[in-house]
Amino acid sequence: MKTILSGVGVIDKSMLILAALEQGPLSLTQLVEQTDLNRATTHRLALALDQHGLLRRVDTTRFALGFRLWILGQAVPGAASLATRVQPHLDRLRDRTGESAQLYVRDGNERVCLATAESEQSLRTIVPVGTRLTLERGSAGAIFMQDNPSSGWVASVAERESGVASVSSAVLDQNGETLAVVSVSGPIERLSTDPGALHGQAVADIAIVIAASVS
Amino acid sequence: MKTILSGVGVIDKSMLILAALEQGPLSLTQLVEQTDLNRATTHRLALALDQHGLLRRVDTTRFALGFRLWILGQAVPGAASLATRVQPHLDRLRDRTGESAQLYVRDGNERVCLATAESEQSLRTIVPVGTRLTLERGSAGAIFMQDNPSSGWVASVAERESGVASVSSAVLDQNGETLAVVSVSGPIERLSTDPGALHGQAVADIAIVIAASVS
DNA sequence: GTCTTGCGTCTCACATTATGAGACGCTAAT
DNA sequence: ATTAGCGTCTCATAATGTGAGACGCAAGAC
Repeated sequence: MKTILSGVGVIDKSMLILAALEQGPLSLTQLVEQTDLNRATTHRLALALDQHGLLRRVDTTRFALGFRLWILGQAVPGAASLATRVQPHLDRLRDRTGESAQLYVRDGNERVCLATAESEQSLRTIVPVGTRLTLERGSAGAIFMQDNPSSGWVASVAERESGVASVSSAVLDQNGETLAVVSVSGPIERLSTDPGALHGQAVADIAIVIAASVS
Repeated sequence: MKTILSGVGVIDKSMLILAALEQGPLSLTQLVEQTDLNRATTHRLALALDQHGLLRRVDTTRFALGFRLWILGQAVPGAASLATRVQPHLDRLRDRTGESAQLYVRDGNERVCLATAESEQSLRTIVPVGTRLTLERGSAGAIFMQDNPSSGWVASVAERESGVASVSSAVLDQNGETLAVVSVSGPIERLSTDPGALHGQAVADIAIVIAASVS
């Protein structure tokens, strides 16, 4: 993930620390290595984050993400319920198209899979919940990069991964901004080099239904 | 919630902002009112948190917690799985005692309910998941306040709420520190003024089982 | 139509904080 | 006994974050 410079150095550094710990508990020295921050600074910020519950000490020498993040995460408007309410629609899209379907939200310069319905065919794309992908490739990335999103669709062929094609559509919020992106993906063998012709309308239809159901 | 002073002012202020937004989206002016921070400072920190995904703008004038918190929350070691693994044990404790059972984790100067099994009796205590309670009252709070926790139990009668009694026991991690607290609570009519005699052993037994199952 | 109020946003001089070099104590390895 | 590497802490200083106040905009009052 690219380093974000927000203009508030302490927040930038703190986020580096939290991001480093996403992979699992780390010692102070490992944190320093992964964040490239000064050791005293890392120590001081880690203690402060610990006091706020964003970090906690495990087995006396390592830091891990703290429960406060889980609690704040539960309070994010729509995050958990977005995943829950969207699931039946992704299931329906998977059934209608025969391909794997996913929902992505934007997270800085990446997109993250929030919910998924896997195709039952033996050859299929698998994108686990929590997977983070670039915005720079793939039809879902292209949707997030649009300045003025519409309720059309975008297709891509072999952009993110060779042999894979996908179609995506924006889930717009009430202000016409992209809240999430719904996608269908699978092998080029089935989706062809024109996946939009096959499934674009189905994806766009489901995106509108999802938008309505999460309002 | 008491204001925490960690020694890093920007982190302290940022956490005030995130905590204020836990209740739902707020305008800048509302944020300023609830955090008692300077408006320019609040604005600047809110923009920085937005860039990191911890906040997001909703309907052009309000801030809300951002998806990055949900994602980081999913990465907290054990948080979601703690709730999941603990559930059958809370159900068993509820069945064995006939009273509502809860699991709490510490969050700064409060405790938060992570999982619950409600009694089926018509008179029962209800503590929804996510509920935040003080450490200063109740048997679970007393456990969190202990300096050197053991695998005994603590009972309280009409401390947090009149008419309610409870028994709690610490779930200890491998370092002998309190990872969580398991509790049983209900009306004094059933639990008597000596709830520990009735259910203390059952709660302590389950706490040990839970500790083993989340290692 | 004009004026006022309150909002979000931005600037920048300055006060205050955060930084990080280096010291310290501890433990494990040699 | 010595060395290396860890976590922790201090404090002089540099750099950042603060916040008063200006600005533009929109809505409400008159």
